[in-house]
Amino acid sequence: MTKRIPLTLDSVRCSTCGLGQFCLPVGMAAEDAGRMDELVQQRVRLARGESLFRFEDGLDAVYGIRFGTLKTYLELADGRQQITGFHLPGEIVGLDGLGRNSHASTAIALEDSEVCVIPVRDLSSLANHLPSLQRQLMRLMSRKIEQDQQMLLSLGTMRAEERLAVFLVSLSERLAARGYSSSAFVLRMSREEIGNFLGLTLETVSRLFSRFAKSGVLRIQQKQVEIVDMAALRRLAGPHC
Amino acid sequence: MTKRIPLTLDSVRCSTCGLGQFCLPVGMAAEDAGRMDELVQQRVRLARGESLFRFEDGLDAVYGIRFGTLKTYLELADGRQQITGFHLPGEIVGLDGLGRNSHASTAIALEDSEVCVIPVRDLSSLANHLPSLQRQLMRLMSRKIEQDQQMLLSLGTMRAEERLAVFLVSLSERLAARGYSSSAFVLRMSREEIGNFLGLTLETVSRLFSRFAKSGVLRIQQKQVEIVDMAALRRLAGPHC
DNA sequence: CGACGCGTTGATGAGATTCAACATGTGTGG
DNA sequence: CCACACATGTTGAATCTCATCAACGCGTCG
Repeated sequence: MTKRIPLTLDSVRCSTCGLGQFCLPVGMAAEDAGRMDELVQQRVRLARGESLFRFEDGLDAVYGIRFGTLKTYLELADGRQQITGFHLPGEIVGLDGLGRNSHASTAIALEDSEVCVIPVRDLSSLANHLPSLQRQLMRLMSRKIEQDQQMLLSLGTMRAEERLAVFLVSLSERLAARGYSSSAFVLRMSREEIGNFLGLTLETVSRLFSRFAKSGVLRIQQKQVEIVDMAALRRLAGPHC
Repeated sequence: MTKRIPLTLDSVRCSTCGLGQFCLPVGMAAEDAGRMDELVQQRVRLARGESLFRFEDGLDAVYGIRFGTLKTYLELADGRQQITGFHLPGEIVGLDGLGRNSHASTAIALEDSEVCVIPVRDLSSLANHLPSLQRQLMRLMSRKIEQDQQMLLSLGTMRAEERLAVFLVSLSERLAARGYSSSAFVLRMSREEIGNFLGLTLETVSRLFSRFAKSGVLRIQQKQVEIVDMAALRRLAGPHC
C-alpha cells in the first residue's frame, strides 16, 4: 500500500528542494515560495505499479513528484486505455481534475516513487492570498494544455517513425533539464506503454527501435537507451526539434 | 478587417446574456457575475476567414464567443497544421496562452462571428478579488485539458469510422445544449478541416459520410447534416456515447 | 525448473492515404 | 444575370503504412 510520510521540521521543504525550479514555486519570489512550505505536510511513497489516484476519485490533493516516474491515463468503458502523460520529478500531477472536484485520469507509478501531497483546500485558499501562486497554477495548466495539443499534432499528423523520434528527443530534453544525461537513460515504461502513448502497437515500437539501432542513431539494450546521433534523431523527428 | 465595437450602457452584458450558462459566469453567484459586466467593454466582429489572434501574438485578451464558430490550430515549421478545436457560442478561446503571455494557437472564424473581448489585465486583477471567478477560470482550463485528452484517446485508439461518429455525436450534443437542433445542423467546417481535426484525410471523411448516408444513419447535403438514426450513430461511436 | 512478462522478428492483411478524374457549388467580373 | 474560374466535395484504383497473428528468445521470480 501507499505509505504516507509526515514531514518533520527538518525535512526538505519546497523552499529548500532542488526541484523548485520545475515544480510549484517556479517563478515565485523567495518570500512567496516560502509560503509553499506550509502547504506540503506529507509525502506519499509509491511502489512500482501502485496507483496514486484513480479516475473519478475525490480530488483531495494534487501531487508534486519528488522522485520516480508516473504515468497518467484515461480508460474507456470497453477497457481501452490511453496514456496521456509520463511524469518526471518536479511535475505536478492531478491538475486536470481541478475543475470537476474529482480526478480526470488515473496515475500509476512506473517505478518506486515519492510525491509531495498538496491538499487542494489549502492550495486554493493560499492561492487566494497569493497572486503569484495563482498565476503559477494558471501557467502550469495552460502549459499542460499546450503539451496535450502538441501530442494531438503528433498523433494527428505524424507517422510512426516521426512520433517515436519526437518522443525520444523530448524525453531526452526533459531529463537533461533535470540534470540527467540527455544521451543515455533508462526507459521506465514498457514498449506497450510507449506504443499506447504514441498511438502505435508495441510491435511497431519494437521494430522502430531496432531500425533506429541498425541505422546507428540509437544503441538499445532493453530499457537502456543511448542516443548516438542526436542530429539524425532530430532529423527523423521532423521540423519540431 | 476586424471591427471593434465599443459597448454602450444599454448593450447586452454578461449579466443579461443568454450564453451566461456556458460562458465565463457559469456557476457564479448573481452578485459576482454582475462584476463580469465591467470586464467586457467591447466586442469584435469577424468576417469568415478572418483571424482573431495568431500563434505567438501578444496575449492582450481572451475571448468569449457571442455568435458564430471559430477554429483554433497549431502550425509546424513545415506548414502542417493541426486543428485543436472548433468553438461554439459561449466558449472562451485563448485560455491556452494564459501561462506564457502569448497565444499558443491561431484562431480563425469559420463564419461571420462576434466575440466579447476580455482583457487579461482586468481579468487577472478581478480574479484576485473574486475567488469564484478564479475557480471558474480553473474549471474552464481543466475542462479544456480533459477535452484535449479525450481527443488524444480518440486519435490514439479509435478507427476512422469511430472518430467521425464521436465527432458528430459530440457536435450534436454541444449544439443541443445551446438550444439548436441536435439532429439537423450545418457543418461550418470543410471536409478537410474535419479530417485534419480527426487525423484523417478529406477523402476518408467524404467516404465515411457517404457510407453513413448509404446505411441510413445520416442524411447529407453538402454541409447540411441530419442525424436520422442517433442510436446507430452512437453505436458506431463505440463505448463513449 | 517451469511459468510468465516482456521484447523481438516475420508473414500477412486491413484500413487509410495517395493520386487522379470528375462533379458540384460558390463567387466574381463582364 | 450569366459565364467562367476556383474552391470544395465525391468516387475509384493503386499503394503503403501499420496492425494483426504467430512463433520464439530472453530474463525474472516464485
